[in-house]
Amino acid sequence: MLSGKHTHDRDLTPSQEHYLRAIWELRSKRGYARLADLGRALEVTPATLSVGLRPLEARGLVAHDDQRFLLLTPAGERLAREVHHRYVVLRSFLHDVLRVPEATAEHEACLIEHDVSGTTTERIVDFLKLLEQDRELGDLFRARFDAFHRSCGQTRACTDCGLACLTPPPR
Amino acid sequence: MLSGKHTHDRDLTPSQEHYLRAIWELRSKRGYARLADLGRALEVTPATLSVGLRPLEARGLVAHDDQRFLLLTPAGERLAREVHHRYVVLRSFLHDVLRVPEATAEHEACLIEHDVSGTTTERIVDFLKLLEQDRELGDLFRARFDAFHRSCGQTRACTDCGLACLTPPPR
DNA sequence: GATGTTAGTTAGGGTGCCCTAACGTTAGGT
DNA sequence: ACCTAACGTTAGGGCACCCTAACTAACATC
Repeated sequence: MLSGKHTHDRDLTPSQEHYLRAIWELRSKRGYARLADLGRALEVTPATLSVGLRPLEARGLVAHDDQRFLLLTPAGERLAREVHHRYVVLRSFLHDVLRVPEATAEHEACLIEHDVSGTTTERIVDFLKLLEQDRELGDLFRARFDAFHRSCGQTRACTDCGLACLTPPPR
Repeated sequence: MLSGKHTHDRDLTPSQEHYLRAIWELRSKRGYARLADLGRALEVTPATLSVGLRPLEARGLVAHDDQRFLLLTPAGERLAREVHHRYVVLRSFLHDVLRVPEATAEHEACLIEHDVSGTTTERIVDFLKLLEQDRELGDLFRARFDAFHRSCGQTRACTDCGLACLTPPPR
């Protein structure tokens, strides 16, 4: 039924995935990434990263320069790009489709990126591509969703719109 | 940029939310919930729950019978229903719209339910309601999404469909 | 060459969340 | 009355993740 334990069934922990993505994004943007840069980007102390990157180095995903600039091995880069891909897809869906405010979308995408499977990610990609490629459907959807949101969603007042299970709990 | 730390900005931890939801669901389904029942449902040992429920009791969200049957206070039930609502909405979206297999949808909804904001949840509710109430849009969407999925999504082969940022990373 | 900044490390501490092992209490089955 | 099973608790341990404090190493600047 619930089958909990909050286990992510990837072989990297959420933080490790986050570290990989941040290294990749920093290197893409500035060309380099040192431990301190990473710390500033992730709002985490260098001490945390110094220890936290160790398993990634041990597994041959992250390495460093003679000057201690961080490097991604091919395997590390592949994983980093996967995480980044999940992040971008989620952020785009939340912001561009659901119209969640940008800051919220980015924040939640950061959290959710570690939980969604490849399958789910690809379904969302399909969804985004469909809306983009099929102008008729895309325009119709955006117009109707917009109108619907204005008439119903904003106030959360429609407690009995018809969908019993989806009715928000009473305040 | 990233602003990480994986902090959920609710005042309950993910596990605590999970416990509340499970109590509520067990009580809805069987009329009662003991600690051991909860443990079986959540796949967690009684020892974990015995300690883990303490903060919820201290905060007046969970209580127990003279027979040690677990009870939700009004405040606890309100929170439990909120978590359940997020869960149901996510599961429905993943399964009914994105067509993610049911087991996957349930598993991921369990994880994501602790990360999505109320705003995002309500946007998804709007989305689901819109598809249900607007037959024209709903039917069109389902037909096109289905066709699109068959032609493009299944193999993940469409690496250069046009959406640069959404292209899955190379294998 | 002393000074101060920046980078990275180690040591020690704390929280969340889970486990096993050992123990008491309560309720049936015979 | 006795044994067993099921329930719940405590004690002790472990992992993931973060912190502060106290170093060392490299560096520019005066």
